[in-house]
Formats: sequence, structure tokens, C-alpha cells
Amino acid sequence: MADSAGARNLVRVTAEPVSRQERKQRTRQALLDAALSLLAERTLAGLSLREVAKRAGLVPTAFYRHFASMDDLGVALVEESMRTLRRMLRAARSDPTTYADIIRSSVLTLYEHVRANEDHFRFLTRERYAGSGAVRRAISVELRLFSSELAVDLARFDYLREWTTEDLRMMADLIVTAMFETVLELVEARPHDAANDAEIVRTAEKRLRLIVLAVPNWRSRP
Amino acid sequence: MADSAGARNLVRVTAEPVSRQERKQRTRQALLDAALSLLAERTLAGLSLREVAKRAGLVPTAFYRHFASMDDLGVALVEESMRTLRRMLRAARSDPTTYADIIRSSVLTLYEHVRANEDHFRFLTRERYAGSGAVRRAISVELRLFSSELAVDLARFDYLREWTTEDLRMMADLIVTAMFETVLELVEARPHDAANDAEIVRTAEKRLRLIVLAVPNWRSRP
DNA sequence: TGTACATCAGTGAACGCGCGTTCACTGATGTAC
DNA sequence: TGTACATCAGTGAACGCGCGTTCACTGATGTAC
Repeated sequence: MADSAGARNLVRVTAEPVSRQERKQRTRQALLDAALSLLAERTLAGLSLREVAKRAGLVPTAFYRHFASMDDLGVALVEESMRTLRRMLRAARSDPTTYADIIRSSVLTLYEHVRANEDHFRFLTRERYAGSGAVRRAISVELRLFSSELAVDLARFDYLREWTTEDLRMMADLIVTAMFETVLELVEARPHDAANDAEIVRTAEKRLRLIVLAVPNWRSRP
Repeated sequence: MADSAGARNLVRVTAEPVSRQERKQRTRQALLDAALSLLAERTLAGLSLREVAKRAGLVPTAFYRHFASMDDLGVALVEESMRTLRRMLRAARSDPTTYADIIRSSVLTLYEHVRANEDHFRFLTRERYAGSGAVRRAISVELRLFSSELAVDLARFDYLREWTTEDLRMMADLIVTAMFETVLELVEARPHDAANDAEIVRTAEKRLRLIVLAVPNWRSRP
């Protein structure tokens, strides 16, 4: 089988020699990539260790040199995916056009990052509720952190200065939830349907606009 | 094993004789209940036909008298759970206090129904994104229908009369998404933590209030 | 009402299969001298 | 620079297990006469 020579070829095709450490790191990444590609149409719960190893061009037992279990690999995938998410947040923050039309540019950033990293986002949306204990906990912790950071960002706006921390947090949660829903729509959408994509983006902008429009009328209640 | 006499006992304990048809219906329900109880801490993908049959007190092969596959059972569970959801919606609509404080009473109705049917709601939240094709499609269709109905309800309010159908739909989606998030928080919450429950309910009310407060400021854009 | 036959929900043995995990191994890379 | 030994990523055989599915069956319920 062409498949089974994978791991070794991965190394051989590179011109210069690599250290044992580097090689191990590459194999580990090959396992993560293999899992991610298999997860395109499945859940972690429906994936076997043997399958992942095979896709990576390894014998099943080699898996254990890199992860203690599929659950362990799942947590590593959460970390990898979250790095993608944070990169997106950083891009949104540093965008110079952001303050001109913050909603439009934020949604556009979201859209571009989701399309460029569909596997990561799909993994996060699927496993967020359905994942095993460890995976679900890892995602939930990261998303809560994400929401907190957004609350801090919101606090910087003049017209939100009077808001209580709790209300800011509530608003941030609502925004994250709405955006998460948009991510879902994007990763589950028919591929290469530009009109449909545009529609999803337009709805996402409306959602944010609606939330933001409530601000002048908000009065905190005990 | 005490377990293995289940299906027959189920019948024997009833006083009068039952028709073959009735008995079959009961066994089918026992299979659905067995699956649902096993799903408390797992996903449909991680559930085996043998396990479900055993829990229902049946031999594995008997499963096929009622469902063609686990996927088929999954779709039946979606239908059953959706009946619970629609019962909730009907209760919210017919509540006479609703118009006095619509947000508070709606959230209370949601809370009570979720707590009374945790298994159904947990199943829906877990499988919505992670389920197999057929199950996910079934849930998605029902939720879209649900959202449409809510949009129709919203259209009846005076101050929403000017809104376009599309904007109403967007608002309904946002409300459903926010409420779905609340359901999630409830089914994943530590059990019997009244203070935490109250906090979740309070946040849910705030979310809805925020969305509603945006209404006077909304102007549709092309 | 009684008898003879049909239906069909549930049984139990059997199958081949992919699973996770163990173990002793190989041979290339790394290190000490 | 050359040699001898240590490390360790990846191998391959083997295991016992639960899985979905097949098949011929049993015996209670249902039906026709």
C-alpha cells in the first residue's frame, strides 16, 4: 500500500538530515493532521486509534510514542485549534480599519479565518458539546477566557463605561454565542456557494448590529 | 442477572392482558428509554446496539424488530424530544401571565421544561452538531421550523409590525440561539445547585432583555 | 365455543471484524571517551 | 576522528473483547372457520 510508507517518506523527501527530536515532532504533527482530516465528517468519539495511525502512515502501536490515548490527542487538537482562534482575535484587534466599521470588519475577519481553517473550527463546534469530558472541558475553559477578553475590550468603549462588569460579561457571552452560531453555519454550509456565504455574513452583521443597538437603552437592574 | 428479565417483567407486572401491538409499542419505548438513559453521559456515536438492547432487557437481535439501525433509533429520539420542545412552546404561548412580563415568564417556562425533561434537552444539544447526518438533519429542520414559528409570533407585536420578514427571522434566530445556549448551561450545570440555576435564569432574562431593547433603534438596511 | 393454522416479537448460536493494548524486537540517531 | 554503548521512534505478532449482523428457532397471540 502506498499509504504505509508515509511516515518514513515524510522524512526521506527532505534534503538534509534531521534530529531525532525534529523527526518525532513531525510524526506527532502527522498524527494530529491525520485525525483532523478524518474528523471532517465524524466526531472524535467515532475515530479509532488504529485509523488515525494508519492515515498518518504508522503502525498502531507507534501512536503511543506520542499520545497516551485518543482523548489525549483530542486535548492536543483543542490546543492547536485554539491557537488558530487566538490568531484570529489578534488579527481583528490590530486591524486599522476596525474602528471605522467595527462590526463589518470583525465579521469579515471571522469569515476569512473560518474559511482558511475550516478543520479547526469544525472540530471546535462539533466537540464543544459532544466531546468527552476532557475535550469538552478544555474547549469550555478556552471559550470562557475568550469571552472575558472580549468583555475587557468592550469596557474600553466610551458608551459602555457605565456598565457593570457582570453586564459586560453577559453582552460578551451573547456576542460570542452569536458568532459561534455563525461559525457553525459557515462550516456546515455547502462548499463554494458564494451567494450563501454572503448571506451568512450579512446575517452575522445584522445580529451584531442588533445587539449593539440595545446599548443606549440598557439600564442594569438588580 | 436481574437485568435480563426486564422486557418480560415489563409486561408481567401489568394486571390485564395486552395486545401484541401494545406490547410491541412498549418494547419500542423501552429501547428509546434505554438509549436516552445511556446518553446521559455519552453521544449516540458512542452507543452500541447491543448495549441499548441489554439495558432494555432484550437480546441484541430483538433490536431489529423495532429499528433498522442505531441511526434510525436516533431519528426517533429526535422526534420524541421535539414533541417535548413543542409542548414547552405551547405552554409558553398559553400562559396567561405571559403578556404582563413576557420575558420572565418565557424563561421560567423554559427552565421548568428543561429541568423536567433533562434527557431530551441534553440529547438535542449534544447531537445538534455532532450527530450523524440523519440525526443532525432532523434536529436542524425542526429547529428552523421552531424559529419560523417564533418569527410569526414576533410579527404580532405592534412595535415589530414594520419589520421585514427577513429581519424578524434574524431576530427569532438570535433569540433561539440565546435560549439554546441557556438550555446548554442548564443541562451541563452541577445538579441541585439552586443558586447556580437562579444565576443562569437571570442571565437568560438579561440576554432577552438586551435583544428586545434594540428594537426601537432598529432600522433595516439593504 | 373449539380447533387448526398463521403471524411475528423475542431467542440463542454463530460469524467475521476491527478494536485497544502488551510485548519483545530492530536499527538509526545520539553520546561518552 | 573512531569506537563502543545507550537511547528510543517505529515494528510486527499476538491477545481477548465487544461489535453488528445472519439465521433457524420458539411459543404466545391473533385469525378463520
